[in-house]
Amino acid sequence: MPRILDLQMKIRSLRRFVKTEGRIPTYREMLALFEYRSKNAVHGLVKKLVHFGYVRKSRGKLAATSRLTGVLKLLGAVQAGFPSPAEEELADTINLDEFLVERPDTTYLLTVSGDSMIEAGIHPGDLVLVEKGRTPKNRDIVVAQVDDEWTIKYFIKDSEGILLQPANRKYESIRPRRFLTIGGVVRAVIRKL
Amino acid sequence: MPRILDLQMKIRSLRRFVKTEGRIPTYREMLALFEYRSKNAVHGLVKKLVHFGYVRKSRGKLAATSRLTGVLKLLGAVQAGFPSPAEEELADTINLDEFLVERPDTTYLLTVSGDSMIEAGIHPGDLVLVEKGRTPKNRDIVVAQVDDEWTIKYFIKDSEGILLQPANRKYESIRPRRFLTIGGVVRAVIRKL
DNA sequence: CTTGAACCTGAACATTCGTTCAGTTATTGT
DNA sequence: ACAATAACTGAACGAATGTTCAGGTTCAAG
Repeated sequence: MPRILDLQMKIRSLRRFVKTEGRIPTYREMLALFEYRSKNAVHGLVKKLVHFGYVRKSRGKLAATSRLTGVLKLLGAVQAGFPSPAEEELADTINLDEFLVERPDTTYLLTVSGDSMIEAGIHPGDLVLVEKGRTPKNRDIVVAQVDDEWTIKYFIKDSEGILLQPANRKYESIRPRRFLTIGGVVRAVIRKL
Repeated sequence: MPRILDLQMKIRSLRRFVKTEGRIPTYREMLALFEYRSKNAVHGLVKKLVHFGYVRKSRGKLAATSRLTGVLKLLGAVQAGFPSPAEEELADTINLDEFLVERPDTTYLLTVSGDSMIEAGIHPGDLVLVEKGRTPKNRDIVVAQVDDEWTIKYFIKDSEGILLQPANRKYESIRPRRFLTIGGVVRAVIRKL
């Protein structure tokens, strides 16, 4: 019987449990899950899992790490292609939320309608991750209110003031007269295919 | 003292605990967290949290739901703009991983190098979410190996067979002679700004 | 075959868990 | 002001928790 593969299998069923139940199983539940007959066997396994960083202990209690909950294996560049199954299991797994969202309380997900930013690679139907309440820097992409309508534009500061510039030759830049409401700064673009 | 706001505050500190500790606090820990003096007070609060869907019970144990762990508030379209703080708290929170990844075991994250798909809005430096081991459908974007090099192309099936087509006029389509290795199908594109 | 290490069984243990109860305090509507 | 409802305190409870111990199995190396 293989040993390392065996551990991987156990990690998989652990992952499945955590995903469906929303929590780490108790030692008793792991008995059934890993087909042990003694809680001490579980104790040994947990020791290993802690050592490899799949779970950790927080005040005596078991806790999931991002290595366990993170579902995405982060690989290198496209050119490198895909790794062999052996390398595969060594890949770091990450959590997209943690990776993309800095301030959960003020970050929102909006659907893009319109093609005003299409030359910046933001298409209609794309999702944009918008962080509210931050003062935009020059050339940030922002969600702004112009004439009672919300749009996505480049935020540009020049000698005359502030300019909202689309990334589409069909549209013209807007120079807000008096009021300019900035909804937030676009931190990421997500397209589901 | 406000009531609903009070609950929101508690949910916030709960979120913070879950994020840093990787698990739901015990009732005793919630005593300190919510500044109660009786476990029964916690018991009542948990009842509420379950009712509102922030936590759930799995076999008697407390478990986190995506409403608690999901950090992103999903709003409508850009046109709708931003909601008032009152509406804000009602927004559904989602988990990007769950939203984007169907099959965690076979999904990878790659960095795009090269501009062969730039007209499809896939820029160098973007991340692509690639699902391995699926047979691509016509006009899917795939990661394929051509002449020992991995690239991203449209996968097109026509009368002559299979064609790998870039989304960039500067490059030409490739018709694989004998072998064609498909690394996977691109399911999502992510750009961090 | 023997030895040693890694892994496991099964039972015992103190500790901690979430729940429940009776009674008090705070908050709300009439 | 008063009653009704909700929310909380504090203590008690059995059940379940993770840990530990002594002893068994398995398996590969010498």
